[in-house]
Amino acid sequence: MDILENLNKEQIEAVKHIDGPLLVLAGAGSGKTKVLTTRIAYLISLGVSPDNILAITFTNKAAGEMKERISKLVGFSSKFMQISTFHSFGLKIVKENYEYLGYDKNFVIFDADDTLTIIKKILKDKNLDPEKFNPRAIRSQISKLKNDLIDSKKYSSFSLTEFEKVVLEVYKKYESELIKNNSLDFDDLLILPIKLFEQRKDLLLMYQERYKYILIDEYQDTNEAQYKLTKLLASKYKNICCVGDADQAIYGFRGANYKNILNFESDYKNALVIKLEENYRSSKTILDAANSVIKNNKNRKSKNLYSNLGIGDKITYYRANSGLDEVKYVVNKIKELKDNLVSLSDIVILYRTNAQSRVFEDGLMKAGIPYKIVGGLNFYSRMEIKNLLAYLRLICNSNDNVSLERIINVPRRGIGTKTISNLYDKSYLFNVSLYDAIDSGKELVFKNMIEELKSIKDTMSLVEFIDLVLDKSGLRKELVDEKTLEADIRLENLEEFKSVAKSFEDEMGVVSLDDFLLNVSLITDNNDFKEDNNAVSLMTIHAVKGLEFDYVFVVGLEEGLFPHQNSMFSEEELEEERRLCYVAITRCKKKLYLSNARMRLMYGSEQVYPISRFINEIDANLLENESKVVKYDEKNKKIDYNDSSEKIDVKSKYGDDEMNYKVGDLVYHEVFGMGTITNIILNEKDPKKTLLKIAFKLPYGIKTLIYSHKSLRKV
DNA sequence: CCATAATTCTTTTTT
DNA sequence: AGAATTATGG
Repeated sequence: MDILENLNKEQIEAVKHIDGPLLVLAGAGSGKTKVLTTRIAYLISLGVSPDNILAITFTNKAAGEMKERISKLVGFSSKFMQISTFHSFGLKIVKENYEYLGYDKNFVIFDADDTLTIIKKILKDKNLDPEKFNPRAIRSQISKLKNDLIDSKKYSSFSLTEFEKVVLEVYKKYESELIKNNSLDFDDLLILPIKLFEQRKDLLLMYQERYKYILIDEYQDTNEAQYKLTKLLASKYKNICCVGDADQAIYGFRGANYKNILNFESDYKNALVIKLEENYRSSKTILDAANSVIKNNKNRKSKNLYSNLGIGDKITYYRANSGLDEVKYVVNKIKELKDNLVSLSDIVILYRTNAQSRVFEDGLMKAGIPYKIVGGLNFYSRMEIKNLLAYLRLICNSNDNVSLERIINVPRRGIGTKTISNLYDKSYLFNVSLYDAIDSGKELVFKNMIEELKSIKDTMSLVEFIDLVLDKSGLRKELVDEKTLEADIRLENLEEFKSVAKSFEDEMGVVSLDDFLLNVSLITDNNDFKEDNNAVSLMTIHAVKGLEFDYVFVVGLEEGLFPHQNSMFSEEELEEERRLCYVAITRCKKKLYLSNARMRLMYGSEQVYPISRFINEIDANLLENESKVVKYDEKNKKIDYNDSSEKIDVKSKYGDDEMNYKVGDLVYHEVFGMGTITNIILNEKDPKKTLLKIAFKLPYGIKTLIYSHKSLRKV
């Protein structure tokens, strides 16, 4: 059969094992997407109906790519197959059963911003100090609980600390607020289907019959809720194929449990396990580097990933003097590649945190090199887009208090805090939404405008309607009148949003506003709609998972940044950072560039970080060091960096016997506990007043302390 | 109520 | 450093 052409023995075995559970342990670059797509094509060639297939991927991008590849293989559109992320799939189930789940037809999805707004409001209502109880921390705790399938009722039976008691109190209110607003959060998209299936065996059976063949990608990154959902669906036919690699588990912070992959065989009796160990992506040098890093993880099953693609180029390493110097280096290298006719779309810059993208954007822009940022601060979180979306959501769902409060005075209509607080009082008194509480004043004018839009929304196309909303609301006029460059950009973004709506309409046929809104909430990346083929990609390492590039730059390899300082306290988290590094390296097909900076500007001040341990874990003979040897004078300061340890050693500089701290050292503080030194601020005049910046565990965070403080000691 | 000034975060990673 | 939130005075 020709769809099996170009597959190796193990891959073919994985494709052909149709009946019963199958676990594919697929090392990086071993062709797992190929296996998944071919497997689906194979199922169809055997006569399995496309709508009996459910394939779950990790990102929308991966889902799109898979659909495309399958269409090519089977020769017809893949739109009859359910290929999506867990969350999109969950949304589909919720949409089909909203009534039973207790929601109104026009429910909306609240994003992270919206949920944060709700949590802040709850804290305020309960007179809880947000300084003491960080709303973000509460949000992430609630999210974690939800993904562990612990609702507030269950949580109340736990023994709780003071903070957790507050979380519980907020959690209870949060649950009821979401329902009151006729809204779901992201986590509900996983939880509600589970709830549905547990309560309604008849419906579960129906879905089990519908999805007889289940494929799950990136199984190592499934959390408890996703695991449960999968298990419920697969429990009847057990035709489940999970693909994953424990070395690439990088979502532990979100509750993912890579042990799901280790437990597969005990979860599914008679499971077949197939290992894919030949890497078809990277040169031997790159693979050796990846292996030499990952082997430092103690909690790991060793495996034997190999490549037959030849030695390839050495890995280039550059230690810059500053963050800007690092940018300059990377930009110059990219220019060189471009001159050698390398397509920009084959180049990616990878970083640990989104905040790092900015300097690279700047540098590329100045150099006139086109680039695109994948993920990050996304399109939909821009103010003008959020405002427009809030209008659209309120039009669909008048219970949405969050959206109403956001836009009732945007543009300015002279409706202020007092009016809103009156509305809240009224809404509590009569137990109605803010919207329904409106009955007079300027706010009634607003309400009438929304009512008018409501009544005509179904008489025209999506794009026409959005245009109308922009006009009637005054959003467009406000920006046009502003006549600033910034306002022009915002207007452009609104146009861009319209074209997103247009392509959505074109792709899906006629769609309702409700449908559009639900789908928009799950799109995190505008690039899903726009392919830019001649641009360097910039993204976090988390975002690059599953992708590959010829030329890969991994930047910011410094202790404290990568591995991130928040991860340096626990062995577990540190190992996750190392897996992240493994993922970064294994994206590369041809040439890998690693870099860092001796010093960089962060939070508006200079930070000095030592070389990342991951660099030191790579076999030195795989690296080609392009760092400049630096010995220079600047403002009477002699800096000698040509030192292998490169740690600032205060003792050697000042001959102070008591002081012997280095960046990266672990210290113990009587109040804050264990911490890591992230920066040493030397006091030239009075060495006794040298300050240490130390990262302590939350809730303490980064503290600046005088080194000689009596409660501080080295460990 | 709103414009401006002052202050206080922000940075881990995401569907 | 820059954004975002809050305080102040008109």
